[in-house]
Amino acid sequence: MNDSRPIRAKSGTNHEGTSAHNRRVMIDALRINGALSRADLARATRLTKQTVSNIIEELERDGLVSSQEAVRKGRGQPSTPYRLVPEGAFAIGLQIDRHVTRAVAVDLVGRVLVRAEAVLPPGGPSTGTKVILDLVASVRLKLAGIVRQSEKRLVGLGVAMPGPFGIDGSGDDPWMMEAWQKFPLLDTLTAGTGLDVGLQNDAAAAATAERMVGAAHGLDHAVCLFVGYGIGAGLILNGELYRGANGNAGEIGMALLFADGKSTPLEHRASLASLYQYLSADPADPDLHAHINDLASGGDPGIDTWIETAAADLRWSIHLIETIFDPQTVILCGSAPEALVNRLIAAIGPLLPSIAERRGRTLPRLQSGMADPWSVALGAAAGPIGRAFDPHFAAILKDSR
Amino acid sequence: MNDSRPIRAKSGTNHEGTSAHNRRVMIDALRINGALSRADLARATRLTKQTVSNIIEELERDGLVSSQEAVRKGRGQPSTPYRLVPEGAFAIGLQIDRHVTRAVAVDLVGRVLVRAEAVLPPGGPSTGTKVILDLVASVRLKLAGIVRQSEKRLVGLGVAMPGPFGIDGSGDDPWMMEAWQKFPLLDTLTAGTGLDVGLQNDAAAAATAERMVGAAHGLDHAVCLFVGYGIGAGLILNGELYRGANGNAGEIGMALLFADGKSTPLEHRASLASLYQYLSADPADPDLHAHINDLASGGDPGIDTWIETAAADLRWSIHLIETIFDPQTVILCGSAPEALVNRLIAAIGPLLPSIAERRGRTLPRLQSGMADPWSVALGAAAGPIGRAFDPHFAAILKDSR
DNA sequence: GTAATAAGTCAAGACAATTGACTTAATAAG
DNA sequence: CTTATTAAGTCAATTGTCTTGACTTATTAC
Repeated sequence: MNDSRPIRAKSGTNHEGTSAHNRRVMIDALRINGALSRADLARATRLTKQTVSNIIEELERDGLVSSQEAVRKGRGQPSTPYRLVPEGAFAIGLQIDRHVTRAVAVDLVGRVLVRAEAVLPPGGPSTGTKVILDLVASVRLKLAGIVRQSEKRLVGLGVAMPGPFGIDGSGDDPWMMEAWQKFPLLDTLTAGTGLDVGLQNDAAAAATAERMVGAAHGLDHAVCLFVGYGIGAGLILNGELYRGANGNAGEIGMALLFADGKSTPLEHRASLASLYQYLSADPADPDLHAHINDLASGGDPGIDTWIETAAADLRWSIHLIETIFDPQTVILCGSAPEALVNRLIAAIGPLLPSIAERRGRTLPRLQSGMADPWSVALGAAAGPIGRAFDPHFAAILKDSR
Repeated sequence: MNDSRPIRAKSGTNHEGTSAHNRRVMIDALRINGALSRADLARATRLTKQTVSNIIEELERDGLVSSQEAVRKGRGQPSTPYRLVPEGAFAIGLQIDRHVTRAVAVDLVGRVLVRAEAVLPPGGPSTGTKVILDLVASVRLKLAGIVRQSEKRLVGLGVAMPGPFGIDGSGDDPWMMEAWQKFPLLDTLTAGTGLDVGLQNDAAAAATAERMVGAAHGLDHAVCLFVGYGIGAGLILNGELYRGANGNAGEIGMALLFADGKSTPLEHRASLASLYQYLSADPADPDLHAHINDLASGGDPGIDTWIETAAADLRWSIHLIETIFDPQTVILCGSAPEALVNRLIAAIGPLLPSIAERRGRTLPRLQSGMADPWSVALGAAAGPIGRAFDPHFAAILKDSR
């Protein structure tokens, strides 16, 4: 036992873990169901009325919930519904992309209160760090101008950027983010902002956003297929974002497809990068987004071939996701122009047969999610909010924080 | 609020949830690390010495742990290590396959104490139910002959059979298990045995077995690629088996591959079923397993082509699994003859490039797991043991049971 | 031989959920 | 209009579980 081999074990828990969990469960219930009375909460969470009363009182004191007007419904004393107070907490979300960086301030219910973006100069972290820190600072300042005491209610800074993380570069992408991926970003941002900083890849951030305010709201098993400059999948499994052993789960852009005797990564076939190449467009062109939106909505025949090819690959990807994950639904989202996403969804149907074809489905197999340049930053911000307020296993354990 | 819409919420927890979790954490720590002293456990779980002492005392009273001889190690009072008592709990595992059914009795540490198998007559549940119930009864009887009071320590019956569950049959497999998949098996077995019954597909059971006593022992992120009559993946994510929304996660046999302009399910290319067809063999032949083992170990050229094709598909499947799940390792296991699994592993290498190629890996990307006809039944039994003793989120909540 | 170190126990205390009786406020029934 | 019934919510005491800090025991290092 003196053999220095570290002992591995899960952490235990105690009263505080219990209490923290029950607080989170209340907040989660209000987020999913809207306003609920204490009696409703007691029934739904299987806690006693008294326990719920105590917790709600505490949450109200902390400014996280507030009572609404009493509701009469049949016999008995009218109930007093409680709702989440949007101003109860805020988080900053930061998206680092190839040419731009975006930052948002988001409140407890997922509303975006402040948005700001900046051009990211070439040169990676050496020049970009200052831009990013300035952008975050400006968003915090604007937020403070809108809401009193916002800084006290700031639970963290969430960062989203393309993955994968921790891999030696494949080096075949001229717009690769390798310099950023290797940079000690978390430490730098923690030091530069004083906030609790978390990192996700952009597909994961999109999924986090969909879970907080989008098509995955209240779902425990959903996969978001994210079409951006690259392509990735954000995995909501058992009600939580799944990260894998190294934070790279869902990086399906690097999945190899075999066709015509050669192998191609999926993201060379179905991603904005592939479209840019197909169109011989300059990814750094600021008007490109609008231009592609026009092309896609105008029914330009030049883009149709690409849409057909990409849709075929996406159709197969969805089939594979359904087969592997058995989710409640698949959500197609992206930082691609909305018209393009809509064209893709139209071109994907009908879906391939899979185990997802079951009687008694209530959700469609494929749904469209957000296709908004700001959704990744929103999802980045949703990360710290979820960490702070959503019920999850790790939050109960003693070593959580 | 009167609108009958059910309120959805996670369940709260209380003292008993805390206590139950901490007990499970102790057992888990002893399972992963071997014998540990109370002080070791306190450090590893971040609980106090006193708490650990109380829990260990209770576990010892319950016959789940026992003390070993004191160990001197440097200054200070010698420590008393505690270990799991194998006879502390038992579970019955039942595998229902196409032609046979197997049942085992397994103890707390995953040792198989009793095994029994029976031929499953054609006709599905109408004739098979009695065979199964008799088999389970005989295993329980034999176990009771070996261990006193075994019935009191029986935590449940785990069942494993090919999936997917709840799907209207594709009907293209002459050996399909559709009649079993539609049969109210859980209710029948619960009524017929009086035990707590759980169900997994066979790949999930294989993964559960690997996690308890095999290559995934102590790992939190591992995927078992299971080659049997069909092919499936058992997913260990965040330390737990992932089931998906409908219990069908990992059923990759139905994944469609596109090649030469047509689509084929993976299990028509890399599974024993495909090999049987390739060899024009009768799946019901009881000597087939040994025969194929001979073919594979003898280097029969007739089987080489199939191995090459299957290995290529498995190589790609592993690549895809690594890309999607970012696991610590992938484990190839199966109910296929061991020589065949070894040939396949040899033919799979070298692996395709993926994000799993990272510096500082300690585990191999691909490992071989159990290739034993009994491993699925063992995994089936490991299900109830895990449910009863492993730490997991659901076990903390008030509605767990 | 004595100090230092580590394992483990004892008894009191703190924390958070539970229990059961009670209060309040509404509707339904006579 | 009065009374019974129902449901929301509170009060005060209790319970279960972990924590705290002092203490005991057993061993090695100096």
